[in-house]
Amino acid sequence: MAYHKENLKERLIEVAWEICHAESWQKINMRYVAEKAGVSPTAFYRHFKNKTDLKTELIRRGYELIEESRESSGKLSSYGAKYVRFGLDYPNIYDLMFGPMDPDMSLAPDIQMQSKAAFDGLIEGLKPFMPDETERAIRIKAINIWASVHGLVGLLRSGDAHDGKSEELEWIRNNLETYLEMTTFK
Amino acid sequence: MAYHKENLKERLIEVAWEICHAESWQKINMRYVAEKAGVSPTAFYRHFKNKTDLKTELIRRGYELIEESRESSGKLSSYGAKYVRFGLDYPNIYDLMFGPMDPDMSLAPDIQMQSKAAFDGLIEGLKPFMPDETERAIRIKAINIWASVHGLVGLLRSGDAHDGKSEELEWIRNNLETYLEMTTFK
DNA sequence: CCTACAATGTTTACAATGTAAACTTATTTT
DNA sequence: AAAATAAGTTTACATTGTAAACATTGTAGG
Repeated sequence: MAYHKENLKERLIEVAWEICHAESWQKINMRYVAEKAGVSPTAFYRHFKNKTDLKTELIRRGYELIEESRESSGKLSSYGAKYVRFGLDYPNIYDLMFGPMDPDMSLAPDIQMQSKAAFDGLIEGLKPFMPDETERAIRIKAINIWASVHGLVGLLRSGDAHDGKSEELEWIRNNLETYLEMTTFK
Repeated sequence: MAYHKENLKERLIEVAWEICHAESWQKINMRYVAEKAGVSPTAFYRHFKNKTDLKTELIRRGYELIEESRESSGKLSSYGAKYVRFGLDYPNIYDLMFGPMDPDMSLAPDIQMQSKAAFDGLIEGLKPFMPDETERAIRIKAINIWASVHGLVGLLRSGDAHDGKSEELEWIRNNLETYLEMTTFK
């Protein structure tokens, strides 16, 4: 199937990932991606419907990366910590995935499924810890965890800029699981 | 001082706010703003350094709006609920304020101050409820609250799209304070 | 008051970006 | 090998941010 360049589609995705990771998703633009991949600016359109389509693919990969790094270590707090670490290690990818989306991008169906799968995974993970609770109570707890974890990523990242390096944020960063056990997961 | 148009600067801000609120911050563009304000596309540049400058002003107003709607009702959970409601009532403004920023916009100093002031307000509000705790414990609690509240906004908004209308999210939306008391503020 | 200057708007122009269309070349199929 | 298809390139155009040059209106000092 491949010819001219071997698997240009894959290459374009890698290049876009690198740009996003190293700079920001706003810097992803066709000419830049094409140049880095060594093709003409519109070769891209043989493999993707449009730019949104490419970004969607990056989001997909982001989910895969999170999920694969999540061998269930048993402790729930370590699940949360993995998420936070992903947000800190791949901040620009994280923005692309969880930041306000382009209105156009909102609806890619398999991404919704990945997101739902991640959330469902959390709920399943919670059940053993809350054997006597109702389904609703568990789901509400899951929402709270999800919210806390994602909110924390935002704070850990923006807090420095806002407050200067707050000691507490620094401490939390270095003691993620302890912090989560003290608060959300207690 | 005013002439030609009375206070065009103010008008431009209002128009941009309306566009952002009704559509999205991505839709704010000079020609559109100018058209709605009834001026030429570049009149804008007599009043703002650039587009970022305009968006920064919208963020400023967003903070003002949140803070003014926050008469201290005593209960901490209602402070959190106010924030969440702002996020739900002004989702697009909220995105502009708390979403991943344009790299250029990150540093407007008085916005950092507003953000810090809001956070400090939370810490002060917490103190009476945690009289025996250390400063650090209080600050960590504040971080947790902040994270939970902002994360919740994201979930309440995106959850519908991802899961379909989850019953629990609907319940939380309608019982914000109860939810917050059950979880973060317990 | 009138005259220069400052403030505010407009016109024109250009660079960056997304993407469509037409054209070219490589691969595959018959 | 000829025809069909897939993958790339070139050209072209629309949208958007913004600079530069020009025009107009208000204002302040003579």
